Amino acid sequence: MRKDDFQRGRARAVARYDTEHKAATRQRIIESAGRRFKQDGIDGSGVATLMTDAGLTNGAFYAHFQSKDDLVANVVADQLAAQRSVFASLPAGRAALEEFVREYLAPHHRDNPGTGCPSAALLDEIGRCDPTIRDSYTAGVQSIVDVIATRLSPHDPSAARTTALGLFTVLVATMQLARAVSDGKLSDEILDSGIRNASILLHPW
Amino acid sequence: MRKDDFQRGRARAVARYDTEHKAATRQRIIESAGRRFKQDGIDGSGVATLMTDAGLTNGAFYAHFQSKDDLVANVVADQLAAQRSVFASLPAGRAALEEFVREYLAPHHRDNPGTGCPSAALLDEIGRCDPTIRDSYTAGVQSIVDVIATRLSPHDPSAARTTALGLFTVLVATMQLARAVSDGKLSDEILDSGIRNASILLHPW
DNA sequence: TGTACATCAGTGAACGCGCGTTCACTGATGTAC
DNA sequence: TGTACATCAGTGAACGCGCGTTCACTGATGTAC
Repeated sequence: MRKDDFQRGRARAVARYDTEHKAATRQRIIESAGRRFKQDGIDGSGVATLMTDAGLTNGAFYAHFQSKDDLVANVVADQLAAQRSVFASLPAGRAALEEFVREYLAPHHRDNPGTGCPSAALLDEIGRCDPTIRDSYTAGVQSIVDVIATRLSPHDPSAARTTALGLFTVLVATMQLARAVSDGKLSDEILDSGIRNASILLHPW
Repeated sequence: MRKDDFQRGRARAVARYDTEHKAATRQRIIESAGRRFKQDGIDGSGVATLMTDAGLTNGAFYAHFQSKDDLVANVVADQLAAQRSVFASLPAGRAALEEFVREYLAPHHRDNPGTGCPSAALLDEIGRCDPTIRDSYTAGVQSIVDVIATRLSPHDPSAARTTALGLFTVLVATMQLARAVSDGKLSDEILDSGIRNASILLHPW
């Protein structure tokens, strides 16, 4: 067989599996890893566990990601994009945000970090990650702050960025604190205080 | 006692077996581990590294602590007690707290987590720790919130707990966020926003 | 006074284990003929 | 049509390494005499 024929044969070769199959598996890994990271931490989640969560074995990991850090960067982007779309679907104005605050600072969210806010679960750990991961977080959080600011002040969102950041930080650290304390009564008090403080920041005038 | 005093005078030569020697070594491990944990995370700091930091070898660790978790609980208590004493030494009233806020939300603190606030560095990781560690954190943060509330409202501190918690959460998550983003300009904006939001919470009326 | 000795803080090698990563292999697939 | 085959997503064992922890040992010390 001549070299030309051989190469033409390879060039015409078509993917044997359904075109979307691999992309779907990759997305499944990203989503189950998101849950695991938020529950056990990034350092606390091994690649073998992440793959078992996705219904696969450890060896397949590197067919989808260059490294664990590559996965982490993708998970962070995916998690923040999902959170952004939650904010984006909220009606404009403070009332919808106040309702969001009550859902966010609820015991159900506190007790289920795996399905909850990525920043509440991982923010300080992200601060210690490699620049690529922090770039991914930076883009995601910028986008979320922009969306919140637009909900607050559709005609001058840049003026509302301080309030948006204030709301975001009160929510995140209140949830972290409510999870860190071992006293249930204190934890409930922290959640209630967070709701009141978020409300003050949303109605400063 | 007279002998101890004499020996402390030439500690390097003779210190090895004086009565306070082991307690001092233990305290040295707790303090250097505090710095290492805040810089690299709890999961990210191995026992061998912690002991090298303290000028010792790994084997000596278990003469001072039952386990790594035992050390972590002691570090958390030590870190929060130190932070409590900072708040306790502040003059009563909001002015001193506002000055504290400016120091806390400064680039120097952001860029030096090892010598900074334990909650900003470790809060979400503490939320995933064993109950003993979370008990230690709970006692420490209760104490700090009480002290802040007393600074805010010496005659009715319980009414000021919400404001104290609001201040604490804004500070902690603002610092975490400022450290997590990889864009220096955005990070500076986050710190400035935190100062304004803390100010709103301190002057709501 | 000098010396022998019990004490014990600290040493450093080793343990089993799980980590991130690599790689030779498997086996289900869609296409070619 | 049926079948041979190239493809490649996924398997599972193995790699070196660092983890938390254990333990036999060292050697400077204060005390006894």
